[in-house]
Formats: sequence, structure tokens, C-alpha cells
Amino acid sequence: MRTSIREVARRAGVSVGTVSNVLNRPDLVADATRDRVKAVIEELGFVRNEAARSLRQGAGRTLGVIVEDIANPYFTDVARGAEAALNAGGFDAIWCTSDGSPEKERRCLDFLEEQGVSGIIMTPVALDAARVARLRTRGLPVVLIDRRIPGAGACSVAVDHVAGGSLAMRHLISLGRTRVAFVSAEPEPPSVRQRRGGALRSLARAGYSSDSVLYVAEAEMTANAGQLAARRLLDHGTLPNGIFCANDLMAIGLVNELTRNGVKIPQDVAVVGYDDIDLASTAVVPLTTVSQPRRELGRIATELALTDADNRHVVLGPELVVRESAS
Amino acid sequence: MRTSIREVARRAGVSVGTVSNVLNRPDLVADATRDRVKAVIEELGFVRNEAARSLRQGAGRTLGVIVEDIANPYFTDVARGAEAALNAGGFDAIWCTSDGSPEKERRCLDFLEEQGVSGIIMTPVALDAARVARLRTRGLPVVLIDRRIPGAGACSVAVDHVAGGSLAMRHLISLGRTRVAFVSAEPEPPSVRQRRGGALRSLARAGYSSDSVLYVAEAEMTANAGQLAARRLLDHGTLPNGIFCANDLMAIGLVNELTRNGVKIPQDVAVVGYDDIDLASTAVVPLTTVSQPRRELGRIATELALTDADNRHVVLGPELVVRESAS
DNA sequence: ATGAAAGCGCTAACAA
DNA sequence: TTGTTAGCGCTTTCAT
Repeated sequence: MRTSIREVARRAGVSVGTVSNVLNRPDLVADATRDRVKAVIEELGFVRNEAARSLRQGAGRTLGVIVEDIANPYFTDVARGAEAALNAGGFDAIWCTSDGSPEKERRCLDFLEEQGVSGIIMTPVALDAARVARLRTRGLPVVLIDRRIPGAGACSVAVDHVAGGSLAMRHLISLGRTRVAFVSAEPEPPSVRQRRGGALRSLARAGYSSDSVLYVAEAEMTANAGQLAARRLLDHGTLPNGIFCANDLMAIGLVNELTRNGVKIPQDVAVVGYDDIDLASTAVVPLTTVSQPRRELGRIATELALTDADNRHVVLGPELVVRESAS
Repeated sequence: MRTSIREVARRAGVSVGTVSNVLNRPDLVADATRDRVKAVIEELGFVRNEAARSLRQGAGRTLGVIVEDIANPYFTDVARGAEAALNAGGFDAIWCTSDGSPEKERRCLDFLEEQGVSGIIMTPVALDAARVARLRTRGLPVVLIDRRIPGAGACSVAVDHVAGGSLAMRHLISLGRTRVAFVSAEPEPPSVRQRRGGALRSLARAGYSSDSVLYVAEAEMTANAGQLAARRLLDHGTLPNGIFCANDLMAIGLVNELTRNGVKIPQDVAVVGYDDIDLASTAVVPLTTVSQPRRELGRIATELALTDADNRHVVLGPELVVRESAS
């Protein structure tokens, strides 16, 4: 059986209230008493029962974080940024993984609500406005990463993907690579669609027709999917001279497959990724990519969640990181 | 304010006990009543307060999982395996990340204990036997992944790393690659030391001197560290003709760097990794590696945790996956 | 089949 | 400065 505050009180010869004070407002307790109680706590290895605490207080000191895919370095980096900020603020994080499934996302939300978290940070998959609105009415701050749900009162932190796509495309254009392919996923996440939109617009603005833009979509956004995309492009006949991938993982799989087939990067094809994950800089051909301030994203999300702001939307600027794969 | 069971009871015109029964033992409740209560629950979006529930019941239906490094695909795969099994058993997981820091590990344990989890699965960093023993006395099952702590009563699930290292080395030997380097980390995790031990023994058994085995250690076990190791080997003068890396991430960074420098893999150097992460098969040179049944590892850990076994130790067998990098 | 009520461990308001 | 106590929301036992 777990030792309770009562047992500590008994052994220290004080009341439960005093033990509670030692735990929560030590300055109210006389030095001698405090030391004695602390010694007993230490001796017994007492750990406060958080269930009772948050039941009593009505709110815990934990935030829920729902991540779409734990295997994707992009998400894990955002998560780390969030956790760091959160710990700094004396909070703890409860992680959940939605695995991109709306069903699992619902389960995660239920779980977090049951746990009585005092805020939720998430990368939404198929979140409906009603559910968010309900959370908001309950006084739960909800911060969405990289997506907005209009009219639900939730905050969001996002990167300007249109700008990011534009950045990537303008770089390809500056290298004279205007016969481009866009490697994406189907269904295409909103953020990726925005990147593509920004890219196409830049192409058009530079006076090039976007008719010739190849669109390759795979089922996922993994290295494996990138490899499949590369195979498809190779089979297609003539290769484009520039490729913009939906994310770095895909770019890595694609670059590897192209390299294996004797395609020279960037000479034959310039490749641009998105995210600037750790692996990007150590790829066979170090990857030119669009950097998203991921840790920062997590940090700001945490701040919004902790301040319980309403309807605040922060947009961060992406940055082009030029490496060998497109230079 | 969160709606409570009382509010549901009031609106449905029943007592709180009945609502509780609808939630937990629906068969005890008359059909009509049950439907009415369920309708109200739906309408109000009622979510059970888990704090109160587990306070009352003394134990929750959640397990704590402490992962060393959320960015390492090895751990995330184990975690996924664990979560799947756990959900199947009607449990939920609370994740924590120790980031390889003993200090943070302690915090995670405190947090999980406070949360009242009914078991802990972890990849220990610097866990002391006393702490584990205390958890065990409290009736908390503790399952360690890939490490044992003698005499604390905790269970463990591990892969036979000596066998794994041996597998890798014997394969290199069969390819005639006996001038080998071992790429590791400093400090060297026990599991990696075992792999190296197995490898060296196989070398000796095959009648080769292990004097010439190069030992390269970096600070981490990341792709970046692998790249640094490759640089070191390149600077060293003559390259070995076989390299065994402590894990796939290092192997990937190393293979990339070697490839960039015109080293042909496997012709000039054969490379073997460890883990068989997703990226291994799509690497520029698809990676020969030792596969650990990671999901399985997670699954078994969960089972041990849920059955509250004592001192049970499961050892799984690794498997050699031959791909181009050593063939 | 349903209701009434005790009590899980803790915090905070109040009393001493 | 310390003690006493109500009550957070729920489950469960015992009546009805």
C-alpha cells in the first residue's frame, strides 16, 4: 500500500494539515517541524497522491500533448520544445500518440480529459470544431500545432507554409531548375498543400508555366515513400531537374534511391526537402531544406496553453537552409 | 466547470450510484434507465473524472512508460509495441522521456508514482536497486527493457546482445572481412558492450587476432556521431574492410560520409548496423543489420507488467538481416 | 433495479 | 504555528 499523508503525519507527530503545508507552503511551517516532517517523508519514501491532489484542487499541473506520429523527427522535436518549456514552468507532460488516426485521436482526448489535464497541445488529425469548443467551455486551453480550426476558440502555432514553399521554389528557380516535380502524400495534409501552393505561385510569378510540374503522391510521408516516389520518377522517363519534397524523410528516401541509380544530385536533379531534421545534414547528399523552428513552435505552444489565451494565432517564419542537394 | 456524475444523475432523474453502474456495470441497470442515462452523458459530453476514480479504487488503469530517447527509432518502436499491447488490455500509457539523464529519470519516476500508475516499463539509465525495490514493495510491477538490476525483483525483457554481436561478426568473417572496426559510444551502454564482446569472441574463435580491431567511440549514438566516426576512420590512414556499428543511426551517418568520400560499400568496406530501424532498408546502401524484435519486446514487457510477475527475465533472439552494405 | 451513504488522500479555510 | 475538518467526484456496499 502507498503511504499516505496521514501516515507521515502520525510518524512525525503532527497533523495532516501541517504535512500538507510542508509540501505546498513550507514557509508557513516552523523550521524544526519542517525538518522533522521532511525527514519522515524521506524515510518513508512518501510520494504525494496526485489523484487526490488534483481531485481536491480541481486542476492538475499537467498538460496533455497529442503527437501525430512519434516516429517522425519533426513531431518529436516540437514535442521536446514543448516539454522543456513546460517543465520550466513546473508542469509535467502527458504524451499521447494519435498515429494519424481520427479514432485514436478521440481516444487520446478522452484519456486526457479523464486525467484532468489543464491544457492540451496537439497536432490535430481530424479534430472537429464542436469537440474543441466543448474543451474550451470547460476552461481547457487548446493549442493546435500547424493547423487552425476556425471559430472554436483554440489557439494555434504554425509556420507560414506558403512562404516556405515559395522559399524552396524560388531557390530552385534561381538555380535554373524550372522543370520540377512535387513529391507529396495523398491525402495531402493542409500544410503540405500550402507549401505546394506557395511553390506553384512562385513559379508562375517568375513567368514559368506550371503545366509541366509533376505531381507524385505516395500514401505516407516516410523515407520509404520517398523511395517509391523516386522509382516512379525514374520509370516516368525524363527526370525533372528539380524536386521539392513534402518533408525531409521523403527527400532522404528519394535522394538515396536516385543516388543508387546513378543520378547525380544536384547536377542532374536538385532536391529540396522540408523540416530540417537532424538527419538532413548528414544525408549522403546533405539536404537543402526549409527549416521550421520546431523547438520554438513547441515552446510557444506551451506558453499559449499556460496563459489560457483565446483565439490567438502565432505564425512563425520558415528559413531556407542551403546544403549540397540544391546548390 | 467539468460536469460531474451528479449533474448527469440529476438530469437523468436517477441516483449517482446508478450512473456509476451505467459506466462500470451496465448489465446491472434496466435497459430503459441505461439508455436514458447514456443519452444524458452524450448530451452533456460527460467525461469521467479519472482522479476521483483512481483515488477511490486505489489503482488506475494506466501504465507508465519511460523512454530514454524519443528521437531514437529503436525506442519509439519498442514504445509502439508496448502501447498496442497495453491498449488491447484496456490500459492507457503515460509516456515520459528521460533523455538519458539520471536526474530526469528520477523526475519521471516521481511523476509516475504521483499519478498512481499501476506499473512501469522503462529503459533504465541509472536506476538504483533501492528505488526499484521500493516500487516493488508498493506493489508496482517494474519491467526493464534491455537491462537487469539484480536483486530488486524487477522483470526484464532483453535481446541477447552477445549473440547479436556474434551474428554480425561471423557474417563479416564469412565475407573475409577480418580487419574490422567497432564504432561505439563513450560511455558505452552495457548492451553495446555485450555486442562488442560477442563480436570479439567470434573473431577470436575463428582464429583471428583481435589486436587489430579498431575501436572508435563518439559521444552519442546518432547519425551525426556516425559521420564523425567515419571522418576519424578516414583520417586514420588505412581503412578497415569491415565495420560494425553500435546502431543503425550511426551506421547510416557513417555510410553516408564514406560514400561521399568515394569509399565503395561493400566492396571497400562492409558495414553492419544494429536495430533494423525503418531507415535501414532505404539507406543509400541498404544496411545489413541485426534485427531486434522491437515491437515484440514492447509487447512482452507489457505482459510482464500486467501480470505483475516477479523477477522474470525474458531474453529474445536477434536476427541477421543481410542487405547490400555487407554482402 | 435503484438509492443512500461512506470514504479514498489531499488541500484550504478556519479555529485554537 | 499547528490542528481540525469539509469536501473534491467517484465506486461500492448495504438497504430498500
